[in-house]
Amino acid sequence: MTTRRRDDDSGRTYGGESAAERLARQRRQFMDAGLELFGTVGYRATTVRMLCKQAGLIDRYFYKNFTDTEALLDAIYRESMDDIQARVIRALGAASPAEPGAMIEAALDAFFQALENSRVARICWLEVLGVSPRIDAAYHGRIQQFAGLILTLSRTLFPRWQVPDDEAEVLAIALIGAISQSAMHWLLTDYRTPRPVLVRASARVLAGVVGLPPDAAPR
Amino acid sequence: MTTRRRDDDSGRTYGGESAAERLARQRRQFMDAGLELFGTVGYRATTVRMLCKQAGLIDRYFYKNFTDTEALLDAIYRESMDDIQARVIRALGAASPAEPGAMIEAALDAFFQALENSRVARICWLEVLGVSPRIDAAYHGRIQQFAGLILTLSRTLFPRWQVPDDEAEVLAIALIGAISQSAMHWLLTDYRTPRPVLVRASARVLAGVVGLPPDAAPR
DNA sequence: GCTATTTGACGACGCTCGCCATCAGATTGT
DNA sequence: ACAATCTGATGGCGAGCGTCGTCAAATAGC
Repeated sequence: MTTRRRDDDSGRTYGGESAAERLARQRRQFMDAGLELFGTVGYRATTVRMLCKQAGLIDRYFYKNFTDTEALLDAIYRESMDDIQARVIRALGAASPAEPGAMIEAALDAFFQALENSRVARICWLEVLGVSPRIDAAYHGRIQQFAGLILTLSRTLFPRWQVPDDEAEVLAIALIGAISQSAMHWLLTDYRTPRPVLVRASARVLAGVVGLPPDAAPR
Repeated sequence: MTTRRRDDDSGRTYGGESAAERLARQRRQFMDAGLELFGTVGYRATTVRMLCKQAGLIDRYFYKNFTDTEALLDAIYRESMDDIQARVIRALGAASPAEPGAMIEAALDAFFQALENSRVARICWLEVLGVSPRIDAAYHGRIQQFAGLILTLSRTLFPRWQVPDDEAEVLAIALIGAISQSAMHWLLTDYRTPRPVLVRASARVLAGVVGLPPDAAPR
């Protein structure tokens, strides 16, 4: 009975921070370190020691927050994709539903703008691939989530668009792939192509698939 | 002057094989072993020891043929992609240029049929990504090569298709991405979707981008 | 038949990795 | 002031890696 209560919010304040605050701060430091290292030297070339040096912490606090580097990658991937997705949805909400072309353009522009952070782009489009079954599942799930978003959006924006369900599902995946590959190519060629060109080309693919006349596409 | 001539085709015959034949056979054995292991357990989980056991050879002959596992992956990737590309081109040549829709369908069917080899598909679409700058460059170069093929094909098959060059380049990349992502999704969902559905959806994307009326698309 | 080469089996090296233990100094609650 | 806790630094442990060397058995040229 000498232990007061240690299990729930165990730990005292230190350096003006509660135990939970310290944990959260350490977690953020490792997230930032992972974003930097995974996004530059790459995931497989990054070690726990490097992450600790980058974060300015020691490995004990790494293992307090993550089981291994894979868990850190997973967390960074989810956070980054959540952020990108939020930006796209925000852009969608700000556009007028009366003009589908403008809506698509706004969403695509927000998307490619988010990708101009090369670390995020590299992690979410290159580094996560082929790491492990767990990460693959996270990636695959995210693709399908995005595809579902595109699918319902297309069905509501273009009710006259009629294709069988199984084919529509593949089409949504294909659209994701088209935009993804453009983004990847953009990243691998050091953002040489101006962003509006990317947006216009992606909009054309989208319009072509949903059967919109080319004139309805922006520009 | 005691050495006869040893540098060019040095080595004698052994087991009924010349030195060059042995080297080629060993190389093939390692290529097959790599195809099997990279395509099942994955590239990063594969070690030189595993490759040797799978090939039924010892490491000395591995290093005679490849500098490291990365070089083996590179060779396998190039060979596999060459094979896929050859199948697609063969299908294109066998189809009638008078019916662009049928040509596209034949090419896509050959492509997805080749991808039914899951080891090849996994290596070329998952394992090669994010390995190293060298492999990334090989991947990127192959994508651009394929995009160039699509671009010239589109320009010749549909001369009335008019888009600016910079946008057309992105569109070709996007088309590759659309098909790639469909293929990847197919692989990751254990080939659940029937192949014709994949072909039809991909054809629709292609037709949509080059401005073909939906009726001209197959089916 | 004798010598040189090739082959497979096996072990050892140097290195780096993830992970864990220790220990002195800093900070906190009483 | 003092005991308890937290922190950073350091080093070690076992495992896995690529790579190299050794050695007996198999094969080929003379």
